[in-house]
Amino acid sequence: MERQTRQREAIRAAVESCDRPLSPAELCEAAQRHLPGLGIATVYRAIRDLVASGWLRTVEIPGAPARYERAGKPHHHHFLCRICNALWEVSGCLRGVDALAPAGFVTEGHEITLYGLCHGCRGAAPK
Amino acid sequence: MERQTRQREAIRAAVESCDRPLSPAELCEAAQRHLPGLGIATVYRAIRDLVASGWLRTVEIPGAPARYERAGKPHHHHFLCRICNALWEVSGCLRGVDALAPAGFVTEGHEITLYGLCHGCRGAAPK
DNA sequence: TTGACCATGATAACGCAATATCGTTAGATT
DNA sequence: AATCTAACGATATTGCGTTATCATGGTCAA
Repeated sequence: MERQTRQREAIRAAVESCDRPLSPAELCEAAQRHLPGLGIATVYRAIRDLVASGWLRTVEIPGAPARYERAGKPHHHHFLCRICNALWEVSGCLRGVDALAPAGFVTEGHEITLYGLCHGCRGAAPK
Repeated sequence: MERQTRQREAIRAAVESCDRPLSPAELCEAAQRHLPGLGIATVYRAIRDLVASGWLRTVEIPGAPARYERAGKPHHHHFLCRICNALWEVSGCLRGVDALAPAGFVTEGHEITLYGLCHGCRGAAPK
């Protein structure tokens, strides 16, 4: 049985008030703004339970730790900023993605990740 | 200066004779078929040097260690089999991928990864 | 209010990929 | 052939994300 605690409430609130997927460390930092002292282990435990209950969704990205976003959103993809490492939401998808698979393969899902500079880092970007 | 050794030759040959990107462990295993006793550290060293020289390319995938493929191939993507964990090459791409980014973002590249069952695992698949 | 017990925070431990160390082997150069 | 030294193999070490441990504190049902 899951108890209602200030910590878990702060973590859920942080997820809902943010429009992009957060890493465990980012989520901890965000929740700490409302609840200083919150430990990283508590964040990991909450993530585990919230994913198991279907409230949170894991977003895997190449070459970086997983991020987490509210489950139940419509199908979409993500944009990883190479400067600030924030993962942004990208609405929509493309037709025919799953059909790229070779003949005889069974496609069960796909992931599209864009790389580049987010709006905020666009100006102060090296190169 | 780089010396020509049987080890590096076996590693390069393993890359060229395989039509899909290999992880360091897979690459070690493949090269060991022609050169038993080859150590994993040697494989990592060769990968580092071959990537630095532009001969090899790193393929990052979500939730799995990086794979490596011959550099210089035309733009393409990959398919990860959830059973055997092999990463397969997928030829071609889709128009408009980079344009998915939100307004004000600068897209520098993208990665598309398909998930499912490869040809060999299609039959013996659970579920 | 009490008490059972789940959650917390600090930190140690883990798993795994990747790198560093070090004595030895073997290309390359003379 | 002698020499130099990059590369090798075995293995220890690192780095980092995540999980386990455990004493303490907070929650909630009775």
